[in-house]
Amino acid sequence: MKKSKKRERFLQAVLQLIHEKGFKATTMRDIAEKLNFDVANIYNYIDSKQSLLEIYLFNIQNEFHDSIDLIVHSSHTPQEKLRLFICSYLQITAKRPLEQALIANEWRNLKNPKLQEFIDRRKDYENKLKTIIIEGVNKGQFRDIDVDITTHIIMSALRSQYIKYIEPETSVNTSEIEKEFSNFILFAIVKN
Amino acid sequence: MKKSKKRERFLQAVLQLIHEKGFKATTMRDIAEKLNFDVANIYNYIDSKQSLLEIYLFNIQNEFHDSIDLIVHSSHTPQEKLRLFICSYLQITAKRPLEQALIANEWRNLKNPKLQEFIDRRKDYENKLKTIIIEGVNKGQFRDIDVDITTHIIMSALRSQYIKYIEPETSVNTSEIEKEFSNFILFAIVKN
DNA sequence: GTCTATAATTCGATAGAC
DNA sequence: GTCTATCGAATTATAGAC
Repeated sequence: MKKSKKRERFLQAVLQLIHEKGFKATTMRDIAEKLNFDVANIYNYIDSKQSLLEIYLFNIQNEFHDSIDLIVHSSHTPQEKLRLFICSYLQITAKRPLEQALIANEWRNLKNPKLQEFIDRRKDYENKLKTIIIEGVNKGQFRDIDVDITTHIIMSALRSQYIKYIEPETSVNTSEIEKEFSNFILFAIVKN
Repeated sequence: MKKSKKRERFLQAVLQLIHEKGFKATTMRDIAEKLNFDVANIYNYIDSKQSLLEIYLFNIQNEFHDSIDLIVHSSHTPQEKLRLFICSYLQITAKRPLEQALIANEWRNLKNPKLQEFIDRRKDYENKLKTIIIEGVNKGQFRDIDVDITTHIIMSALRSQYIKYIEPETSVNTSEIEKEFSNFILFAIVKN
């Protein structure tokens, strides 16, 4: 499947549609109508409806992995790593809020083996965050928190932030969200 | 639609199925197969597939509202209210994790006007939490935090906790989660 | 309450002409 | 790449006998 400007425009238009209607509720006919051509033409760009979801989800999942890998392997302190992690996560979200919405809402519509692959990769990702938190606890810089519960709280909150960038009711300030969010988490975790 | 033990068993079995497969992916045939009778019999218990989702979602949404109303109108301090709010939310989640999963994942499948009704009620609910936080900030007991962002973080994290009660990998301790979660939030928000 | 049968629609996907 | 035409399957829901 070749990469072209036209295909990129196709994918962006469909992404918007899937976000609005939901993946299962979005029909090939909906897609064709939005792009002003016939259903049969869709298959010039993609192999199947399922492949659409896979393209979006694995692309952004890879971007998140690349980002956290850099931070985990850096030489910052645990609390610096944690702040960097939060800010970079929110920056990716700000850049691609619709893909992040799919990460939050539509991944369940993947089918095996892609579904399992996605879940495994996500588990990997959470484990990377856990290593940061464990390091902070072991070095005595973080409170004696439950690592699993803490990781889950942080990831749950992060994954839902996309809505702030899609529906900017109050002309959202990106760096303001980063500051508020990371302060919230660091106050919750870091000693004193 | 009469209430009966049999109907309750029906609704519980279907709830489990919807959680596993997703609402849109769960067909009337799936439901009939699970309950060992024919598709036509389903309509002895419910009016339509849509009405199923409405039953689950509005029932548990009402339960959450009743719970927070008691707390908001109590005479506790803001931080006591916040801790009570978190614990009572998690207790309802522990009691009905599958319904809470629908609140988190399937509400988008409602259709208007029920969809709008659900969204409005949820907005109401978040505003009730906001009043608690605003009270704490105004009384100088909470840090000078952004109320919108803080509310969103807390609600996002709470809504995802159901998974801890559905997949109890590590023989989950309910009160342990309540303690860890509320400590996390209070450390993040309360001064000193 | 349970069944058989089926209506009425919608779905993803393809064949083949241009 | 775009179109017309359509296939085959799956969907929710109902009618009516037992």
